[in-house]
Amino acid sequence: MYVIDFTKIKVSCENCSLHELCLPRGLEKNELEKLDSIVNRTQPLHKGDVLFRSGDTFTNIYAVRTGCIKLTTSTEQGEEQIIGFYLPGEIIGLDGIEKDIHSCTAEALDTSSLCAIPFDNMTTVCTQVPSLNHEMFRVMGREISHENQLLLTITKKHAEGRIATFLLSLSGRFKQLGYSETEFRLAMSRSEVGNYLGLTFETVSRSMSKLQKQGLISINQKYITIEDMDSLHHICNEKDLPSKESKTAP
Amino acid sequence: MYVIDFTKIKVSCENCSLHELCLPRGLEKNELEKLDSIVNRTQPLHKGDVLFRSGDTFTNIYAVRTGCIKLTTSTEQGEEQIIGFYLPGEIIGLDGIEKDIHSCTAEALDTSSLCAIPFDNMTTVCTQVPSLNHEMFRVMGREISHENQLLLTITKKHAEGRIATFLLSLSGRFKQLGYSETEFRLAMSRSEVGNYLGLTFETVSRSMSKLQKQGLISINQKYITIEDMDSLHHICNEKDLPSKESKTAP
DNA sequence: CCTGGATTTTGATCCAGATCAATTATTAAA
DNA sequence: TTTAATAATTGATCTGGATCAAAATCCAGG
Repeated sequence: MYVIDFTKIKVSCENCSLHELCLPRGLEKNELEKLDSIVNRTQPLHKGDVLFRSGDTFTNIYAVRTGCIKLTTSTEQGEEQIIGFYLPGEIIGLDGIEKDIHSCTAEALDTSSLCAIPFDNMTTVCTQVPSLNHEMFRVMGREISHENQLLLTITKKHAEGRIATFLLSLSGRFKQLGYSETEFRLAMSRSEVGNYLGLTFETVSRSMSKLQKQGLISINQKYITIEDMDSLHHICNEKDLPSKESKTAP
Repeated sequence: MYVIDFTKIKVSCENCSLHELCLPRGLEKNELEKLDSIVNRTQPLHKGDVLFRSGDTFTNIYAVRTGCIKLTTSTEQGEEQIIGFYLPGEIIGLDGIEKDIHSCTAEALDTSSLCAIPFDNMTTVCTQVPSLNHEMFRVMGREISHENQLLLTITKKHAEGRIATFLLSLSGRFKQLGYSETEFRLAMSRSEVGNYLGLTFETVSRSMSKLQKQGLISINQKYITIEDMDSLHHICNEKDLPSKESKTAP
């Protein structure tokens, strides 16, 4: 366990270890500098702090630098639905682009630092730097794919499969960040996992216990160890829900 | 019932009745002309025709001009999940932007005509026409919002609420298109509605019958008449699923 | 007009996960 | 350290919608 003091790190897009996650296809040095010039590094948020709320005027998109942010929408009755958990290198705030008003609320699950990028400035830079513009399209495309994936998970998988899929998604993202892909801490509560996956927290707890009994994971409070990655993958893909569409001709 | 012969209509973005749906904030005349210059009007698709398949190389995005297109993703086992039904004025193909490969399959549910817009050319024009670029961001933002909405519907509403929400969504979009908001034809089967909403076709059929018995809608095969818009709205919003998060302090 | 397959409706059961409930950790405040 | 509030686990029921089944309706092709 070592701790990084982020306040001491010289931050700029160019030397940011995350820029290949923020901007998967990369940019030239001078392009990065242009982007860098409009980025604001904000004060860190603490657990529970809200970055923006549904209904707020949209001005910035944000890149998560450290920590974990949850995004939620809600029904007219105020029922919350978690849309995603965002880790370093991931971008939030795109929900405000359509109507210049945020439709989601962003809340820190851990102490988190972010880069704020004023969207208007960003689009201006985009017109000068076509590759950045294309990157922005890709970032938005990624968001769409993520939601497609979530939809698929929720409608087609049983509780255990949803949990397994969720854990593997986190695992893969931690790996990308250079952390362990087999041991990590869940920044979110069981109840938040449940909300995200369309389950109750009891079902989340039970499913996780079951995975542990099967020897696929170990649970120590918020800490998860993946003991059998292959079997976990197997559970994700087996055990589908409904289907019906037996279109396969005779 | 009157029929429009679309082959006789002079088509261009400028005089297209849909351009304020395609491009909600509008563009100047000369900007529209630039866009128009790269748009290809394709041969109409017939029911069952596939426009692109998951895995295909991404080259175009498409604006639906007439008809109805369904977009699907699938699990590794080939289980289909319908992501959306797209009506005139709506844009499909954005799923290919992230990886230059389509992650969805697009299939016509009716005879449908489309405008194909080569994405590379589009982005080039975008760098010259910032307002078009912004429009593109908005279009992608709209897609993200649509999926958020769907997620909310599926995780928070019971069968009847999902159906009611679905019917009202169609109703609203038909209205926007200048058609009746109370009488319309479902281009999709019960089974497709079910797939989209995370229900079986039996449950779709039963829920629709129930709404009919309550006098909220009338069903005549594929044709739906909304008899009581208010009550239908009410059903959408009442009757939420789980929740738990009783965060409301005492 | 008839015929066979597909779609839809409706009924009867079943079950995964919700709901209700009680117990144990864990964390925060006093 | 005690006390209270919150989160997590586990057990016991209940239920909405899935599954199984059968009949009715629709429709394309011959």
